[in-house]
Amino acid sequence: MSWSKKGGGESRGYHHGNLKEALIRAALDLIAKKGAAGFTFAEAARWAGVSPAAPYRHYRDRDELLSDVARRGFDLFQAALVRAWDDGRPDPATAFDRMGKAYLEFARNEPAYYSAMFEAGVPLDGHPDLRQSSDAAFGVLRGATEKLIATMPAQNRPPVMMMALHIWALSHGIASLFGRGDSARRPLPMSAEELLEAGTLLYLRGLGVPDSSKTTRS
Amino acid sequence: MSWSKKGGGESRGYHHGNLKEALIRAALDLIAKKGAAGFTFAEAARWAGVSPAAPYRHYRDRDELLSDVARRGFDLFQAALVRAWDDGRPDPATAFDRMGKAYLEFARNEPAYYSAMFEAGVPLDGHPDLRQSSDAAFGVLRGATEKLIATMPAQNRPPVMMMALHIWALSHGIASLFGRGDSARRPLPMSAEELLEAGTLLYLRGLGVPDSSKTTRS
DNA sequence: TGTACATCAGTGAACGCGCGTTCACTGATGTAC
DNA sequence: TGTACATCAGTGAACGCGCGTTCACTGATGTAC
Repeated sequence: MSWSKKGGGESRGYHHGNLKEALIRAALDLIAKKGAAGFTFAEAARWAGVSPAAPYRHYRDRDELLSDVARRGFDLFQAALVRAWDDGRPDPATAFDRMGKAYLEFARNEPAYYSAMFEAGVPLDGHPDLRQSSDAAFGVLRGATEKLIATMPAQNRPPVMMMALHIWALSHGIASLFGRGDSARRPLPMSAEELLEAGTLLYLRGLGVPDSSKTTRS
Repeated sequence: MSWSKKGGGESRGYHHGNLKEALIRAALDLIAKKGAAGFTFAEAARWAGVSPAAPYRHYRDRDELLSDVARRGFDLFQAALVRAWDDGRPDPATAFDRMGKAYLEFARNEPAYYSAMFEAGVPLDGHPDLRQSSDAAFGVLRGATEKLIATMPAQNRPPVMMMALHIWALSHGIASLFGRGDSARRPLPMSAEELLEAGTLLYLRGLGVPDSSKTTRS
């Protein structure tokens, strides 16, 4: 019966003990259920089992909570991309492809985070740490692009930034339009993953990259 | 002093005369100002200079109004794409490029419509006319893609649908991430238009299309 | 080890507000004859 | 052309509701000595 104060998650005292995390989770659940629009400070408090005044101890207002959700989302997103990229192993082309799949996987498995990050209209200005997390996530994509470009023949290498933005836009476009369980989803002749893979492959071929995936993978 | 009943827009009688259009405009203004989330039925009524009960004569609820905005957006969008495509004149490659610019132009000039169409979470299911308008707009892109593919060498022509989806996703991705006046906009090394044009060009080159734009245009 | 005290993180009651929605109503418009 | 009547498209008052926010408060925790 020794309840550790912050351990089990079943602490039932006067103090919640982990309210900040609970509010984040509540926000995610509510966003997933009703969209980023239909999520209120009061309901998050209720969902966390706490009085409506309690959240004010941790966040100034609803927007600050939402922005914190977005920031954490970018951090998780970055971690997922880093993990998928895996420092370009076994080769940049394979790793790049894997990173693209991780992008879509994140959007699909974490629609609430994705929504807070890209669709909730949280302004990057005025939230320096949010911008930093966002930039860091994009930085992973940019770094990977740089490594991939380095494997290309030295003549006609494209600008890193341009290529990274192209890949990002294509991934985001596919994720937004087709990649989620929304009712807005449209029927597709192929999966979002296949669509992104084929698109990237064609784009790379346009850059003069020989099709390497056929030789390095079965 | 002959006020035509529906003409001037200054009809001040008991009947508004054009409330439906006024509500649409109000919704667009409010969406532009505060995002699709922060737009209420009551405020639209107030903005249109009418009692809060009046909108119920035209729309069942807020969602139906929003969905109508989205539908009209898709219709305008379709018209803009048709106009830009111009039946593939003077040649499909040039017209295709022009259509891409029209895509971004629409997203930039009509952010409220674009938001209602793609970000407000209006479900396509249960709104058959909305879906129809949406499909019609995509149909323009699909048709143009088909014509463009027809100019390619008969061997290794890509599937029309796949290519149309790639172009759509790239356009939408660029428009969402960089193409608008939002505060969420990020600094870019090139304009959204240039980014889309370059991306499309590289993609087409990957498909084996020779660079035609250099020869047909200055 | 115990006690006093400061601080932290919650309570719960209260408030004003705007929204969504309903209701009986009424002024304006259209139409039959 | 005028009159009676049906219908349309609005009014405005009212309601219940949930949200955001404040306030004095209080139980729990941490710390100085």
